[in-house]
Amino acid sequence: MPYPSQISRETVLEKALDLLEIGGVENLSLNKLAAELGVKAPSLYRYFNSKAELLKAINMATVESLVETMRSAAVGEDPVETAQAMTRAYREFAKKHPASYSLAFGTLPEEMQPDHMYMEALALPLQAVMSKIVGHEDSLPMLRGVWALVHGFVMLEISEQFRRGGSVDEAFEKAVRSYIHGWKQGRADGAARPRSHQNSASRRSG
Amino acid sequence: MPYPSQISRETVLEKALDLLEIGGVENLSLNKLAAELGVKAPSLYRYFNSKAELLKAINMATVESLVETMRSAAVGEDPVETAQAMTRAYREFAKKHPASYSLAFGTLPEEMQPDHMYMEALALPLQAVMSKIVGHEDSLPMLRGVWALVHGFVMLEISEQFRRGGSVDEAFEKAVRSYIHGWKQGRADGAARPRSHQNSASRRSG
DNA sequence: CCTCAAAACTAAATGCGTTAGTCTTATATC
DNA sequence: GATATAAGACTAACGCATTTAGTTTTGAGG
Repeated sequence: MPYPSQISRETVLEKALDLLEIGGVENLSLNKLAAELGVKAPSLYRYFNSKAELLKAINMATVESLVETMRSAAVGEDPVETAQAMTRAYREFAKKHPASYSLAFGTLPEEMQPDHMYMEALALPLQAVMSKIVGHEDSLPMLRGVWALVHGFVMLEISEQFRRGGSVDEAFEKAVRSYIHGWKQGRADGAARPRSHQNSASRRSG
Repeated sequence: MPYPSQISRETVLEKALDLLEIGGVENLSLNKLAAELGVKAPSLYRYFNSKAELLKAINMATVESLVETMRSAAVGEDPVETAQAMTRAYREFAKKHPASYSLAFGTLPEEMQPDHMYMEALALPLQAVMSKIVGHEDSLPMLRGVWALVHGFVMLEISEQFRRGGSVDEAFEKAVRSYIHGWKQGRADGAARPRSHQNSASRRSG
């Protein structure tokens, strides 16, 4: 090997994650990142073809970490308890790594999104637990709801939208519990509700 | 008035909203925006002190529109039906204006966030309905959960995370219904669950 | 010793937001 | 009608961003 390598794909990724969590995504520039690594910005292109590719790699690492976190939280006997433990672990992860979580799961251009497999790896363990609660048939829609609930909750928390006092922890616990119990009980209902189709006002705030 | 005014605060805002919905936030540059208005970029600074201020104005307009949309959807007698109608309207709005919704409610620097009043104006009508369902006492935590559920759902939809088939519309309807019913029923429980505190693994994916 | 190629570098293009200063012109006043 | 005022546009330029192209440094192998 010629020229003693100062950086590698891994060291770049690690330092990028550090900078990301410190200053948010808008403070993660290739200049700063390179400077932190004792190198100039163009050198990073030996390891990543673009900044987008770097961010995608970061996001995949984030999803992997989150999957691992949830996996290790899925230990209980009672599936309802297990589901709560997993969602709790999910929330703790997101609050511990707010910048990288927001980056990975926020709205971002297709090219920076983790591959589908990574997202499925995230979804499947939780869906398995849903399956135990409401059966295989309903497990997908139930998964979507619980994921939405947890994701929405932590996103609102991260952007500090819960400013009106009261225990946010308890609100989270109760929300998840209510959702699960509501679904279990609701399987008896069955009757489809009417869906409104046309909404008036062609332009906003008519 | 001297020099025939080519643009105004309002025309800038309207065109910015157009560009935002067409190309997403990363395609909304002051250069392009000015060019669309037949003007050069620095001229925009007569009407907004910074791009951040422009984006904040956009976001406040978005929240206002959403508030109005939900208000006009809150018409029913049964509070549960009303809550579903409001969340349905919320979701329809977000899907109709995905870029501006994501911008306003995604993770963004404090300075671009709508003022607190706007967010409260959004929350209060929905909380009033929650209040009718579970009482004033529980209305805040219940509101937080339903907002999280709806927000998370539409954010995941916008970033196309529901790719595995099945009716997403029905999943949404059922999720909201389950959450509300679960909360109503759950008010009898009362017993607090144990909360885990220490989670192992100091660094990610240990 | 000389060649090769990996891994860094410099230089520069393009585009971004932003600031400072300048020109243009509609209106109000004499 | 001439003139002063000031609003509303303009050009020029700075600093930083990502990215490309071409060059230099440096260790290892023949």
